[in-house]
Amino acid sequence: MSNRVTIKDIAEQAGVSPGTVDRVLHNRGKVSPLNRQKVLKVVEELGYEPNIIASTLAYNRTVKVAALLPDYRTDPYWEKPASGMLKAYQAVKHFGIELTPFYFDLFDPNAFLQQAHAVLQHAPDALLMAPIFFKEANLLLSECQKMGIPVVLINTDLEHEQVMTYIGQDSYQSGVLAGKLLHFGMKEPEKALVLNLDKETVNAKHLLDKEQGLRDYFASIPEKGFQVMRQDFEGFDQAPGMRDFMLDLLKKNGDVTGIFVSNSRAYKVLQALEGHEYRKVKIVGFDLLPPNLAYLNQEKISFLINQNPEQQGYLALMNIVNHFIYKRPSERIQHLPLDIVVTENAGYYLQRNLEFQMVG
Amino acid sequence: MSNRVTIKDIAEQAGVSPGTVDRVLHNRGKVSPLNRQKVLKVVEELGYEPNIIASTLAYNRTVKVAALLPDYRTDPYWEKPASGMLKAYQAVKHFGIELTPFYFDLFDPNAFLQQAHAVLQHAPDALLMAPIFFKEANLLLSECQKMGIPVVLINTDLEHEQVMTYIGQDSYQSGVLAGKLLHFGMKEPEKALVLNLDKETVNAKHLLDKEQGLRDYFASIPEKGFQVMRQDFEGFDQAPGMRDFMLDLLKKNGDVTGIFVSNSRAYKVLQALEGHEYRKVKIVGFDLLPPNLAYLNQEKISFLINQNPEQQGYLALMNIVNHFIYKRPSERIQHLPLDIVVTENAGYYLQRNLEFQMVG
DNA sequence: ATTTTTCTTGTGTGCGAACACACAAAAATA
DNA sequence: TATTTTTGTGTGTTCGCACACAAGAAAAAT
Repeated sequence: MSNRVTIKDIAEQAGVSPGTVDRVLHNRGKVSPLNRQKVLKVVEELGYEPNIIASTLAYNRTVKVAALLPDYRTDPYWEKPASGMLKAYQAVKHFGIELTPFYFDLFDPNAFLQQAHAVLQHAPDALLMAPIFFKEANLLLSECQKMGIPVVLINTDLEHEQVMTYIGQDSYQSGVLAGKLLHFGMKEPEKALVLNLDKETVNAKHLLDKEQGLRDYFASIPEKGFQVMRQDFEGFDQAPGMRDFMLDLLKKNGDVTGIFVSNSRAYKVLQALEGHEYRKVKIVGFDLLPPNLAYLNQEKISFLINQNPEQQGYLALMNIVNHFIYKRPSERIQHLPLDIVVTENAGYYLQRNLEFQMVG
Repeated sequence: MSNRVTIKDIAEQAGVSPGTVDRVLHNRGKVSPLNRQKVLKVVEELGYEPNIIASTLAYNRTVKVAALLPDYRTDPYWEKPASGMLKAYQAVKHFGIELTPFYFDLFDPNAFLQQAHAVLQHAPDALLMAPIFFKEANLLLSECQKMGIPVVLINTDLEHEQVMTYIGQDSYQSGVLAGKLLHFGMKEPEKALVLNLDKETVNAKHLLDKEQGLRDYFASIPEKGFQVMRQDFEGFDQAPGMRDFMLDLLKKNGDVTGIFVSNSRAYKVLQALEGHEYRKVKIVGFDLLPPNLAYLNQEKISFLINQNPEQQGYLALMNIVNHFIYKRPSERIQHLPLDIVVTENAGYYLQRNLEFQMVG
């Protein structure tokens, strides 16, 4: 292993036993000040760095990680964070990581609570979660605090002591970006619509931030005279209702020429309008779901903003590994890039190979 | 380590010794057909997966990796691949990877040759290279072939048997994307300029591909009547010459409203024009170098296309690790995403944390 | 002065896999 | 039949580190 410095080397150089070196390095047991001094000096001189491989092997312990995510059968978006997480797991399982996923219905707070109990039952060493339901997630966080379980959040951040890391997008900035992208497509003094297709969840804050970002973007170019309006609609799951809502919306607001769909459901807008006569509007949405991509390729969606959902799941688990295996602190907030996706560059974001990425 | 299956487990189950299991798993030594059978059956049943950690430790070997890259003091772009590579190295050095970088002057084929000799002298197990000079790079590749050294290329692909993997952008597609981006900014029937600020290197093919991509994009919307022209200029390093060239170019081609700078030197165009009166044109360029970003923020550059240079260096080394440590085949061509960067999302591409990414 | 306690240190074992070595039994040769 | 050679197998050591244990030396208590 070439010039790699080992504990044994240090022991020899310092004239002590490997055991003593070990005690110094780990600050455990009693070591005489003199020997501690000698060891530290040699460590410094030789530039010793512990061999993580050997260390991991010798620790011979298991880190139990629980993941609490929405079931992607209730919403296609959630397939991506789950898949990223599983890829990360493949990469690190040899490090003694054990991952147990718990899935819940995206629209059912009780399902969340039920799975939260299962998580606690499982007594994990760390938790990876998407805190869809504000109140319920906070309950779980408090339990984690009692049990000393660090938590990594994805998708939505919560203010709680027990949260080690948040990984996700910067909602406000994504709204700003959406403003810029709509601006490209709109003619000058017209109106932009922020369309929230969501049920009441913790996302409410998200959506407000996005809206604010978009409004601030247009406010930064007041000379162009853009206007912004907002609409919320929860019934996006029923095709007829959605269709009527959209047709009515477009008819009543003839000056709206750009729509910003504030989550991954832009395709719902276009599915609703499929087969109907309607005025052409620019649409900016989120996430590379297959139906979104199909409409992007048909130029019915102008831009999609990719918030790297797969990377979110991936990095979430990697941060846990980083904490437990490498014992390195994690950044509290990790915003992922907001990729601007058009037909011409969509392919690369789909086949991006996470297989190669891991902890340092 | 919970339910992890070890060689010992298999040996017991199959009623043989660990040594025999080892021989079966590695196809080495002699094993009776009967025992081989028994072992394979148990391996299958228990779903044995070797512990990479223990394996790596036991191998106790060193993989010498040489890297042959342009010296970033001769061109700022090359700082990024080098930095990505070094980050990957930090992540994998514990796996017994030894990295020795060799840098050469981007504009001097002899410097390349000289360092190529140094590389061969060093007798590495693998080579990571940016084949800037076509002929010289091919010579080196042939030497590598003789010595059985697999090569990973970044930035530019070459057709050669010894090339294990190419990691970089899809030049043609980046041209197509540039076309689309210029189109956003230009008024309809005007002229786009492809500007090549490069000296003669292996990049020639690159530049042609990019140009072709852009031309094909505009050809795909013939009804809009765009025209495309090209200019090459090697003297971009001398400020006065560059200035005269640009002023002259803009004066003589009044119908040019969009410029596509085909490499990372878009900032050279704007530096040359700094302090001079000139007609406003839309500019699309490559790469998030500090001066490019400054002009992007001033809205003097409309879009930058990020070709993930840091990721290139990172993945290149990771592919080598994948080959030697994990013994998994690598994809021959790995195109990285073409990120569309505007002021509103530039930040995220700069602080992107590779620290967390590694081999699986 | 002797016992007990505390401090300090070295030795030894295990983690899981890779590989060298020794030594049977079987086959080939004499 | 005796002896070499080949085949097949188990045992033992190593990688670098973590941690348990024992044991000698010094300090404190009796």
